[in-house]
Amino acid sequence: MAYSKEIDKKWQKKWKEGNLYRFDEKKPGKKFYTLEMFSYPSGANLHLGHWFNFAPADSFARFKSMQGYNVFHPMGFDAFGLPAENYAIKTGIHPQDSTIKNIATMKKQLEEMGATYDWNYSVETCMPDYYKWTQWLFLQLYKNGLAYKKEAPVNWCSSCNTVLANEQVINGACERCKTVVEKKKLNQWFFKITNYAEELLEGLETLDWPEATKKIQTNWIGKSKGAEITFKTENKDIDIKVFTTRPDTLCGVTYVVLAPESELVEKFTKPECQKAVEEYRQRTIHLSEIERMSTERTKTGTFTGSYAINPINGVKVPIWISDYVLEGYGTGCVMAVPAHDERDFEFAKKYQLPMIQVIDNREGTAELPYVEDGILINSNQFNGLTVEEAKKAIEKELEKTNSGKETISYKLKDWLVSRQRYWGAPIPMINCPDCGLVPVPEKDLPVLLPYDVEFKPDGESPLKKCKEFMHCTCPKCGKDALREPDTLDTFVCSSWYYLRYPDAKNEKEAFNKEIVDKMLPVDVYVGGKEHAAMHLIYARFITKALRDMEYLDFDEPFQKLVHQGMILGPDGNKMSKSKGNTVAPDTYIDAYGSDVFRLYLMFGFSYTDGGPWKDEGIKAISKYVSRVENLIDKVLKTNYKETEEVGEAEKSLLYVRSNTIKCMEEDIGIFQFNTAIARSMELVNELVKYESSEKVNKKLLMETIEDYIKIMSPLAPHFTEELWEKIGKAESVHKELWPKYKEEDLHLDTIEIPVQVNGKLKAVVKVGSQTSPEDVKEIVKKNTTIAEALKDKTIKKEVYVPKKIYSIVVS
RNA sequence: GCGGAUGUGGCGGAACUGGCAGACGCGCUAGACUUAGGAUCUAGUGGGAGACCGUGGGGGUUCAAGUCCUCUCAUCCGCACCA
Repeated sequence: MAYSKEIDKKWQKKWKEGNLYRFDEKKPGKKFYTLEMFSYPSGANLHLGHWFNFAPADSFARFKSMQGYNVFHPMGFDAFGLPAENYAIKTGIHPQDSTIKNIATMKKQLEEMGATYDWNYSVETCMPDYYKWTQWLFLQLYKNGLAYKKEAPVNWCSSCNTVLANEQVINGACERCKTVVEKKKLNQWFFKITNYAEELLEGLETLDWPEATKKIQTNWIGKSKGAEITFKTENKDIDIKVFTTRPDTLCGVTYVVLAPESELVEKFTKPECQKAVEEYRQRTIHLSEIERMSTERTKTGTFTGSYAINPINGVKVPIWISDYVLEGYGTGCVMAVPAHDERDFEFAKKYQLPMIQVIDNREGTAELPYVEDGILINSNQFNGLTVEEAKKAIEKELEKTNSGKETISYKLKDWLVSRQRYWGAPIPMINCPDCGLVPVPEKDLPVLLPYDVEFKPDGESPLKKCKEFMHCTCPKCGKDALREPDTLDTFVCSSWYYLRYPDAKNEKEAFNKEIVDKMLPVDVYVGGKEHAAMHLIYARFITKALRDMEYLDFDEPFQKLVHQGMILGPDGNKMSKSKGNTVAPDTYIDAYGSDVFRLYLMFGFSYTDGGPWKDEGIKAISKYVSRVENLIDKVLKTNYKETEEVGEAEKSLLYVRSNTIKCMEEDIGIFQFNTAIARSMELVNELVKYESSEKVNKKLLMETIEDYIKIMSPLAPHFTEELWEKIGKAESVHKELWPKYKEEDLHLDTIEIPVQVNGKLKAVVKVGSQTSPEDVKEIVKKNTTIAEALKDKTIKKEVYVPKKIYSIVVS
């Protein structure tokens, strides 16, 4: 029977019956935890992106098994989140119902892929047996001072009366009703990830992650060294603290700027400036942070009417507000040095604020704004110092008067985890009128998410309108109290799921310490690079926090990280329903079978780059698969003129066989599936050639075919299983180990050395692989083309890189 | 704006640490087989008649550059409430 979907089904059934992929921690072999980022069950079907992430990663897991590891390869569902809720608002179908249905479909499809997941180790984050422990995690963070409440702005649509996610804000307006979005402050929960800023940064060095991803995290953490400087003001009680990376320019400060939303603004605004300040603050409400950070936008701002005093020279400078200062970074106030900062320069020019140059280049010809290194001028006792010297000297001087110190600032902000949404894990906290904030006792977990809730947007957290949910008794004093109505960001659910998998059924704890210490860290984590900053940094933070609470004993959750690329639509754009350029895997699976589809995904694209979908390529793989089938059928029924000799033809076959095993081993190990499959094609080409030889060494031929089936088995699990059976094997090919190649088969008697004259390839000479450099030289010189090229020339230089190249320079 | 990438034949993509650019495949061309061919098999295939020229473009380092340095152009992705 030719390979088809039917063969997939036949083997999927047998594997399931035989429990082929059941994980058993007692199995021999070193543990190997390989993990793909779990999927979000937003639509009913697995899309191409899922396939491209999961199918090759599954092949990798299978490969690791063949190498003798005891592979742990779980899969689950990140099931809470906004899309299910929005879908419910649109269709009236409850998020729980649609999510459970989607999960069932996706699970079935994952099985059709032929993946090795053991569903006994799985999580669904929206189920109480999981989110009970998400809530437990929240409580541990709270107990350890890592969860706290503070006011923070949200995107607010006054027409829909609801909080909007950033993705629901299009060009500053609500995606539904186009109302201009404003910022509204709400009291919300935060996780103190900033406590771990330094460790999250340092830990990157120990990880086998793509360099680009490490850079993204480094920039996200955004460490910068500088100084915090205190400016006294006319208002004796209130100081302004600024953070600057350039304390050396302190004498060049001509004004200070506060973020418009800063609480200090009210304290400094003089009555005559009140109106302008209020208007300006109103305008800022509508801007996104990205807009505010843009240096292209014209700077705007307004004067508060008050003045601050420069601590280094006592100069009085005006206090302004401007949206280019962000409340969330540094102290939310900056000292402006227009002569040496481009943004300040522009701002000062626009509002005709003075500029004082305090740094000059060595020639004394610097043009403003001058942001390079240089020598201090106009800075009293600091004149003549270099920038580096001045930084230290000025910090030291400020320390004397207690008005400044060296400090480190991070861009990393605490993690806002409150969501005014329904479809999420309820935050396990209670507000008691007498006792204040009281955590739900662990024995009362989970705080169940009620099913019957009005979650259509009307200005309040949906749970707030559910009386049965909200009303409870205070665990401390027993009086009536109200629950926290917000739910947790789904990133909280996904920040610890990899810890739950190995002990997924534990009813007493989130996970058993011994088990996670044994199974973790994840050896290889595969997922999209869009998670480079958020999910991956949150998960690292949670791991470190749990380590400090002694729930586990390792520092990093994911030792190696691989990002798969993205498959684009045939038009080269990101696939989207609205563009109508989506490609549905199912039609291809039906037509060609899962393995052809898997092989095409692996062969047609670089795994880390992805690229636009092309229909033609899949036919080529289908052809390849039948070519192999035809070959094996033919070999099985042909009566060959047999030989037992190992001659030239056999040596060539042995070489290709060993080379293929070696290269595929290397390539699959580093997720280079396209080149691995290319090598497998070379072996098939060689087999076809050999099989048509006059005399055939049948034993060698069959052994090579067996090796071929084995090394293809991680990549095409159903197809190879069928072939394995065809050649008469009773057991599953997936119980086989990866074959060993023979070093001596790879040894060639003669090698080819390219010869360059003046950098240009002139000839290729054949030499014995053991030929000495002196003899190679002689052979090169005897070559007629080379001799011709060297005629009447003087040799100026000769370079021989053994076994690689021979290079001659003449004049 | 900030941050991160990418750019190689007609196409998808190879090229380890600087060492014969274009592996493998698609497509194309020719031939074989066939009642037929959008099936299969065999051979060829970067460009150019050629010396030579070729990895987005310009400069550089080197015996040798897709790979290193420098400038530049184009495209894609992320930016903290999508997951």
